[in-house]
Amino acid sequence: MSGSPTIRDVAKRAGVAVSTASLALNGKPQVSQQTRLRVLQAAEDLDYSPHAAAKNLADGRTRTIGLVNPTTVEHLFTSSGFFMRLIRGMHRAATEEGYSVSLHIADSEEEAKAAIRAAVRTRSADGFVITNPTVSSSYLRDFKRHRAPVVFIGRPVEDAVYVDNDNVEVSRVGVRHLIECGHRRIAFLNGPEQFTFCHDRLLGYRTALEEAGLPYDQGLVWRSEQTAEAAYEVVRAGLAEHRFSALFAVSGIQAVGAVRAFRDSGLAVPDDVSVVCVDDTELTRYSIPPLTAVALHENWLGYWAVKLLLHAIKMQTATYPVLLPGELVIRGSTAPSRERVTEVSGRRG
Amino acid sequence: MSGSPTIRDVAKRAGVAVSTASLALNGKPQVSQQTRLRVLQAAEDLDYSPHAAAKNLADGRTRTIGLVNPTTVEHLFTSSGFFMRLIRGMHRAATEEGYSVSLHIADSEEEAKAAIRAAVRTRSADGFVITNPTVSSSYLRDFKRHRAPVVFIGRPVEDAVYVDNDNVEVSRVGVRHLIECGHRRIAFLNGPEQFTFCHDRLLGYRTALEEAGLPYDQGLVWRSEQTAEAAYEVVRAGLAEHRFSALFAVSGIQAVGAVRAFRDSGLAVPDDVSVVCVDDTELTRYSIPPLTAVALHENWLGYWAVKLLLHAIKMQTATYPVLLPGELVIRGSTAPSRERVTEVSGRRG
DNA sequence: CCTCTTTGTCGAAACGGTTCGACTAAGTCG
DNA sequence: CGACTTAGTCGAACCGTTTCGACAAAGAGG
Repeated sequence: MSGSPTIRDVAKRAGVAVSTASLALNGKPQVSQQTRLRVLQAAEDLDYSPHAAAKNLADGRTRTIGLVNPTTVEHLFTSSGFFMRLIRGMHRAATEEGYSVSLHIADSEEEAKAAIRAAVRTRSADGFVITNPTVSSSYLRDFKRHRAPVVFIGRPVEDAVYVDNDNVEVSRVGVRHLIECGHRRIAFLNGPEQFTFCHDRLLGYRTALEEAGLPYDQGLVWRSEQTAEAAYEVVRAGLAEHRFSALFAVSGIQAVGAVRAFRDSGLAVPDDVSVVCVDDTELTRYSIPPLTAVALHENWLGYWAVKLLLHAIKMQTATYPVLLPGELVIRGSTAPSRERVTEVSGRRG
Repeated sequence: MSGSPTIRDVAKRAGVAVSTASLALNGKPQVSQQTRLRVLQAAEDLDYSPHAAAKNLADGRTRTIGLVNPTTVEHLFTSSGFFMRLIRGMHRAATEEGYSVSLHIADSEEEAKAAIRAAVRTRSADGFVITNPTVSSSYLRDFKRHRAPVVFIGRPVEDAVYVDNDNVEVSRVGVRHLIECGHRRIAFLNGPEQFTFCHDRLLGYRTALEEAGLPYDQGLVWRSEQTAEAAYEVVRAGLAEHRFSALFAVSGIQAVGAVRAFRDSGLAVPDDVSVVCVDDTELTRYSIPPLTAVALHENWLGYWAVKLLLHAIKMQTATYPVLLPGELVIRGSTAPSRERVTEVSGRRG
């Protein structure tokens, strides 16, 4: 009488058994065209929609995926739009297949594990996407035990299905641009080593140098936390001890700090030193000068993570990692080297 | 045998009926201390946790709240950390009371309504938080029909429970700071009028002027989309026609455009013109000069939205709007007016 | 000592779906 | 025409919990 209509109401109105109504509503083949139509019409008339929890209970599928976000890279998630773009991509992939996304945010590793554990045990999601897999090992156990598929965003230290930017390529492309501008002594501003993306980007830097026949100088590889202030200090220190005409930074916020360090040292960007960084955000786009950057497509990261996850959920089988390319966006922080201008052939696309 | 333990397993192991086990596990008073302990111990032994969907089906509570985000203010949500901060606050409030958050993102008004409708009808959330209530009326109907409590983030055009920044106060505080710096002709760079926050901030601007006995000059109130480029154009145009020594912008990104316009017109910030904006983000903090801003606390917006929502869910009763104060953060874009320095008494907190 | 409450426990009936095995009425085949 | 498949439908069981009404035992009041 009062509440929403149930499948029983629909069945009654269509003059069929409940089971038949269920079959018809779910498009199962064994119902005759005629009954199917009657049932569908009845459902329409009653403005019926199935109760999510009841479905879940009956067939064991929650049609929900959990996004687990241990917020270890504070800056990345709270400041830039990274997270939002990720989420939008995830959400799109999920809705495409009738799934919804639920959140599990945690401020510490412990909290994240507790959240995951709870979610897995109450069977409130069919699978999980986990960002920031700095310490992935401990997670995996719980998932395996409960047969919950997992996809990581960002390459985890150990074997697991994941989606990530092709970080080697990302920095390779950026550094190559600098080389093509004629720079020969290129500093590399890295982030904390425990992140695989930092490791990979360093590799891309070395690769680019190697390909160009340039020497790899340990002294030009610096490391700082992912903040403008930390980057500033490191670059000031580097300036005092080394000569170079360009810098590649693994994050936009670090690049901002670097640019400030140059400015405070009386060096103009790009006239005296060129800068390329990863991530083309408002922060880098509207800094002065606008920074040439390798843009990442986080929405696609999220999208593919969910696609992979859903595949795993349905097929009960593991899948392969997916690597996404970055895209060089040439803005105002790079210029031909003044020291020695060689062929400059950067594709301005 | 195979699956996770159910409450039946727990009951059996504790030697009680299923119903008693349920009572004990949920801390209901009518179980004896002794049985309660036996049940709890059994649950512990079996590593039991209740099946979320089953609970939901039985008692009708999903213990989930839906976050609906019609992404109409593109910039706000995809670029700044706004959304992430909001989410973290929401998540915190939700987990505090054993709730989880599920996402419903939409790229258009229509899509958002469809998403909401589906969520409401499948009874997959106990209530909803809706951001960007530009066109709220159409939403409300669906919710009311299904008795789903809703809290808006941002003041909607029509009556409803909501949480918002105290936008009048936000700009009042910022403008007052400029006035205290001695500025008498202060331009106001507004956003699209259909947003209530723009309306309210303009009001705050007028209030501040009035309180200081300064005239309100229509010609100094400009309007642009929420992008740096749009702001740039509007400010260039304004510069050509009006004299002023300070500007208040309703968003950080617009302020960035304005600063650029000043620079390109040969005006130094803050020496020639002071700038204050709303929202103290990386973008404004690391621009040159760092912008004096009124910081908003989006995490608290999210937090209180959920608190209010949960209150409404539990008490079955409507609640009152909550307004959050902003906080003036003095950075490098404001300086005493050169024209006529009056008492400068800004609280540098 | 008998009745009336209180306390603790229990079985059974929801909640709203899906799925499985059984059944009937048509075809199909030889 | 009888035996065998097949298509379509149905009733019942099940998913894992909560909740309600019944009930026995114990304690209180007269």
